[in-house]
Amino acid sequence: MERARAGALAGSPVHDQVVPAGSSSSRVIVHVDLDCFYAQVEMISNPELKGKPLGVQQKSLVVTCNYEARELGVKKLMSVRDAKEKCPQLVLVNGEDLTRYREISYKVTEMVEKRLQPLQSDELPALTVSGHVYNDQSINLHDILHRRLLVGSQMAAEMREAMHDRLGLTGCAGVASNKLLAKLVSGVFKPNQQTVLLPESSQDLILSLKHIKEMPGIGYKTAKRLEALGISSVPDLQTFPSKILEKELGISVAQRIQKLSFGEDNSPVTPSGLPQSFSEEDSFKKCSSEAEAKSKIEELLASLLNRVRQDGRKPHTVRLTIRRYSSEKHYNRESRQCPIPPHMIQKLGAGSYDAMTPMVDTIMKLFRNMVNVKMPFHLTLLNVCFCNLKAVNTAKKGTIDYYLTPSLSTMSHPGKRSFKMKETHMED
DNA sequence: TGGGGTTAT
DNA sequence: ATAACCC
Repeated sequence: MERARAGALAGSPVHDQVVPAGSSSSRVIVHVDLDCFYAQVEMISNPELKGKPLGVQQKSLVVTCNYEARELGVKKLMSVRDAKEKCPQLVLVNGEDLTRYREISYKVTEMVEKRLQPLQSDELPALTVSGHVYNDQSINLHDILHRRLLVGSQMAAEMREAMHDRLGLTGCAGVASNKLLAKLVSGVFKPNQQTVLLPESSQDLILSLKHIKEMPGIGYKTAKRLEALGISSVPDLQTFPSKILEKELGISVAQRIQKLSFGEDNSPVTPSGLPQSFSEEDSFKKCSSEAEAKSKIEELLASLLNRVRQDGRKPHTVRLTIRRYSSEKHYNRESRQCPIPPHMIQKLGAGSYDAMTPMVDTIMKLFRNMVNVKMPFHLTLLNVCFCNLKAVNTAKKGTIDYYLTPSLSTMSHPGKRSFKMKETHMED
């Protein structure tokens, strides 16, 4: 049996994929979702907050809240005003600085990685289920698929227990035969519980969705386009003529989401490893002068330089993103990017401020490329992003070492990263 | 409506 | 560079 996982950054799920050695026909996927992660981190930082209704605030929004607050009617992404109205006792903490969330998030990722050690044969779990079974379906121990899913439920329990013991974090888990179903079933019993889906109940699970927007992979835009076609429920999507759907959405999206509507999803668990980009952003009511923009960019850049220095890799591209004020447009962001000049890349690691001034200058060029500063403008967001991260070039190009260093010889294919999988054999 | 992040085109 | 998705 072979296991791989996808890493967790703030708010992201942890996946653990269990596949039979040398086969890909049947998988067991464990999806772990932390409960209101930011609120949990805040309660760890300040234990006095435990037991009280707590909301995490960014600007005028309560982005998430603990379960005490939810019981009193507070919802994720509710405005501070509505939340206070619903729940006057609500305690709010500011969550705009993500540093502590990132720190704990990295610990989770590290932990999951360490837990990928092969299971020893003397610690094989007993063949019983851990947690809930979706629909209370009865287990058939003669069914090989059932047996393998039970092993998955044991692994999920073990991961959740380790996360609680070592980091004090609680979360839900779902165990199923693919990522879609594992994610959907993880939310059936909340908070801090886990559920396994046996294959016979797959249809019940997806038919329990009241609207296609609840299907992971169908977002705001796609849902709107589907609604225009008269598709709003899962059965609507299942029975809609494939050819017409393909013409409307393109063959790729059409085929993928129609398979999703049947609970089918063959997408692999992709190990995410280290982040591929770092960005810092701030939103505000109004920014309408170049000087104002420059000072905001300097702030964002200072934090970014620290993060990049800690990471150790060097970014080779900078991107500036803005949002212009507009009353209607839901999605409205523009960006400009450019390569970072090699002499600036070198200065990035030193911890000096040498990198600051020239970098601000190149970002301000991007700014003026997007915004005509001679005309009035009104911005509501600035984001600076470092991407195209490459490992530090320790070996000199053109030397034997360069070609003998694996991380360098593959550097020209940044999209491709390979991972060693740990392997261990288990009997069913 | 926030402060991130990824992938596909 | 944009658009869509995720939390």
